[in-house]
Amino acid sequence: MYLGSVRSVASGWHSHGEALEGRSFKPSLAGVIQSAGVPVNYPRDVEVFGESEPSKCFYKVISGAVRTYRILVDGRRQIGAFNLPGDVFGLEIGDAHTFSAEAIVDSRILVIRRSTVMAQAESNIDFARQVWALTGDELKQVQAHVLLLIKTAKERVAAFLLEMAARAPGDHEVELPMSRRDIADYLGLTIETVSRMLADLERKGAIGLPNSRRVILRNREALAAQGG
Amino acid sequence: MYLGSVRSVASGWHSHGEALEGRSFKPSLAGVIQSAGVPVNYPRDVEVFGESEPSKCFYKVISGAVRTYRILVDGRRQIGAFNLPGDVFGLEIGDAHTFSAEAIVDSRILVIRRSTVMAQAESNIDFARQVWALTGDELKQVQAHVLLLIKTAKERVAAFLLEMAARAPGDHEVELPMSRRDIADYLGLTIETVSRMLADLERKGAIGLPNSRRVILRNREALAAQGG
DNA sequence: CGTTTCATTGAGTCCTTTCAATAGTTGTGG
DNA sequence: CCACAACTATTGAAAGGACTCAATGAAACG
Repeated sequence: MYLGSVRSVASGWHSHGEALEGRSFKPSLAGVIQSAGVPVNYPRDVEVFGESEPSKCFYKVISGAVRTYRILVDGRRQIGAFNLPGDVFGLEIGDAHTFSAEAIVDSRILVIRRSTVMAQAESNIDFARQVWALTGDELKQVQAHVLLLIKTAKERVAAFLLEMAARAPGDHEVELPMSRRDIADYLGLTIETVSRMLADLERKGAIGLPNSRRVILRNREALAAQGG
Repeated sequence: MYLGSVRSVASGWHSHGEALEGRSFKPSLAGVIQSAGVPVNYPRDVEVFGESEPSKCFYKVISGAVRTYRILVDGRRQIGAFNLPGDVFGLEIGDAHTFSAEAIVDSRILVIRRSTVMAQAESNIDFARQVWALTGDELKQVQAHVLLLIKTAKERVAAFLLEMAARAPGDHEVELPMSRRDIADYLGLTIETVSRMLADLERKGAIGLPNSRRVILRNREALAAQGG
């Protein structure tokens, strides 16, 4: 496993966490992640962890983007999630990862030792509850993914854009970090279909496509109304 | 909410649980569910709880089968899971249910007060861990569902049958408690397509269909090889 | 035993994929 | 800085798959 340029000194992060805000004996999960996490740079397309590897760490995206995925027996790739800044990923209940994870673009990721958090959860029930809530968030996200996959191609692409827009900083414009192949493997479509649906949505005035990675949301209602 | 014929006396269940097996001060989750749960009968098609209702209880199937589902804005119904004997469902992290639940056939369901379990989890970290693991099991199940939905119609039906067979008592024969509509809404297909794929699989000798609810698995390999 | 619901089957349509070609982008080395 | 190579995205045409509409058959219910 290539770790990119590891920086074991959590430089510049102490001041951001909640750990130093008077909660030293009952630290919040977010505080521990910030203070006990080590920021690591992962270049584009570099693996963060592999499926069925022992789950020694979990991760929080500082900047960039990460895809979690599985390769199926027939060679297809299923992307389970796109992780954007602020997202936690790789938190397993069992001892092994159930997905692989790769940086989509050059990314900075906080790496947290699982044992550090689990030890804290042993003695602090509120802390344990927050860890449980993280799993719950992931569950909701996967359930939303299921909802995507029962829709038509146009609906999937439209819903995908709305999902990305909701998570992106800007409100009516999105910079997609991932390729058409990534989007296709997330939506269970081919890249050609994704491309065509985007072109259709642009033709209908629902979106603008200044370039292939940038999307301007011109008409959210049209998108929400399943791209029709 | 119709509760079926409520039996507030947990008749006959005390002897089955782990609660009386010498763990009274560190009870297991399974033990508490058995001893603190109240068995309730839910007739066919009766609602167990509704989406966005306050989540006061969760449930464990004793006998029968339960579907959890959502109705989408366009009227479509998405079935999130089929819960069979032994399955726990309705356990939420937040205060409201995110799905509705209905008995598929006359069912007997153990109803457990959420507060009972949460109180126990407050003081017993191992217990809390078991509750977390339940959410983790559900997460894995939904991720498996995502994998189903990116496949072709024949693959979905074949994988569905294998999933049901793996959870059913008998090894090469399954009694499906749910209708074709339920299966279709679970797989994101139409009932006609489900029916056709089943007929195809029977024609190819992968399965037998003595009647519409009973499936004999004749060739698991053919099913695993995406029904083809 | 009739009525109602559920499941199957058929024919045609529409949608998505596949295969193929073109266009655009990025990055590299001359 | 340009030219070329490699990759990524778009577009077109044809084939295949799933859906819709419609009719028939089977099972469950009163």
